[in-house]
Amino acid sequence: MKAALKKAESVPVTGPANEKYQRILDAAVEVIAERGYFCSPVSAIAKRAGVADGTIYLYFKSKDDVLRTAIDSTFEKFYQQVAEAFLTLDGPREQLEYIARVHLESHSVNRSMVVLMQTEMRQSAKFIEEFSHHHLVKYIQMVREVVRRGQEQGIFRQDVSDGVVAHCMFGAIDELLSSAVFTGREYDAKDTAAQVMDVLLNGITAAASTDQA
Amino acid sequence: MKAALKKAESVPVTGPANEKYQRILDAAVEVIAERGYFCSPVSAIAKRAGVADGTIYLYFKSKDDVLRTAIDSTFEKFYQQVAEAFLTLDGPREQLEYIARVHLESHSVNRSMVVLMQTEMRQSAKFIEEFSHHHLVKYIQMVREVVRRGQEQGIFRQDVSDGVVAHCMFGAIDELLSSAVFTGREYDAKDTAAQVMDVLLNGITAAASTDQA
DNA sequence: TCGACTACTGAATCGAAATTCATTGTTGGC
DNA sequence: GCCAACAATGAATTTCGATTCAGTAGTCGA
Repeated sequence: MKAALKKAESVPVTGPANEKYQRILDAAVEVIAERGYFCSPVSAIAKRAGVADGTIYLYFKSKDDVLRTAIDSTFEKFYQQVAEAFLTLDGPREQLEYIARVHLESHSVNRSMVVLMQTEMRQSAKFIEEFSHHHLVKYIQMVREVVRRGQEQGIFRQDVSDGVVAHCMFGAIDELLSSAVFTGREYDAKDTAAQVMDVLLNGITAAASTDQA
Repeated sequence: MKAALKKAESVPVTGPANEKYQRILDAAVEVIAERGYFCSPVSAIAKRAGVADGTIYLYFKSKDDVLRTAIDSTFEKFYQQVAEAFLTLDGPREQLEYIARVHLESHSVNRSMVVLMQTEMRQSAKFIEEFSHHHLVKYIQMVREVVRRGQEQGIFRQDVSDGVVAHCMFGAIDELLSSAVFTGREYDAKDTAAQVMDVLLNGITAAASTDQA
């Protein structure tokens, strides 16, 4: 009875609320970003987090569970941020520009996480493949819908596929991010986003605007 | 003396000319594309190539030497093809379109190799990082120079950086390729390349053309 | 047919690392 | 101070896989 009272069933001690849980996640992201998933022994992650090897298994099922969790939660935050911003941004151009900026700014928010996304998410290890693919599809869908809306409103050209445009936008931004991260080059996210979107939006703007001028 | 005569110094038996050398390379590309570098035991590559595990070490220094060699030779072929084509293509627009088409067509030339490029080349394992980065830089340089020439000739806008344009183009194409490969979707390389380059070239075309119309 | 010679083989070696679990240390109630 | 209860530890276990190397088999010249 006493034991039952003590244990608050709803908040597991080794859950996300525990500070160590976060420490482990952060350490894993750092170490894996530096050395790659397969070259990062659990012992190295444990050391960085300041816990014993075995402790990691109190908080996570396995090594890949740690990676999965880290990636999932990052995407969740991204989608929430975008969804929230869309409440007050309703032009397709503005929405695309917003996504581009947030994507490019991730660099300064958490560089290690960006490295990890650029490298590990593409790996063909089965456990990564499935769920990371799912996240990318969701991102592309989001962009695609905005593009389609722009086309319906006559703001964007209708003779290029929304899917092609969405992939182009994602690919272009991701490559810029990637190259910046790997060369260690600093850049102004706002300015770079502006240039990319200038080219892209200029490329997909409906011809009508030319006539109107 | 006899021995010296027999051994033709210039053509090592276990060199690239040997048929087994190619078989091993091809098998490695296939297996690694399917399972990822770190989940591909040498024994699996050997089996696919129809040789014993140890034989691989007669032809290559190590497991990563096999991967490195495969990637290097693919890039070499690509650069040669482009260099050759540039001899007869001199407009910046046409040159960019050509690069885009070859890049997107690689899908049908050797699907496994494309998968491998998309996954393994991004890995942060040190031995891959260095040399794959070098290849990407070379690709970007090539595009960049074409863009700069276009800008000098007044064909392209000068208010966006050639670097940004080059990365956008590479990223956009690579992402389209990547998504096609991973979803298993078939597509018409020529048509897709045309759409991408239509958007991009339209986006970077010097404003002058609008006035002229 | 015999004897080098050498490509080839694949079982044995060796190290690395994921996961487990017996043990230790800490905490909160009495 | 004493005693659960339980988080945390890290050495031991166990599996896997890169690389090696002692032995096999085929070839060629005599």
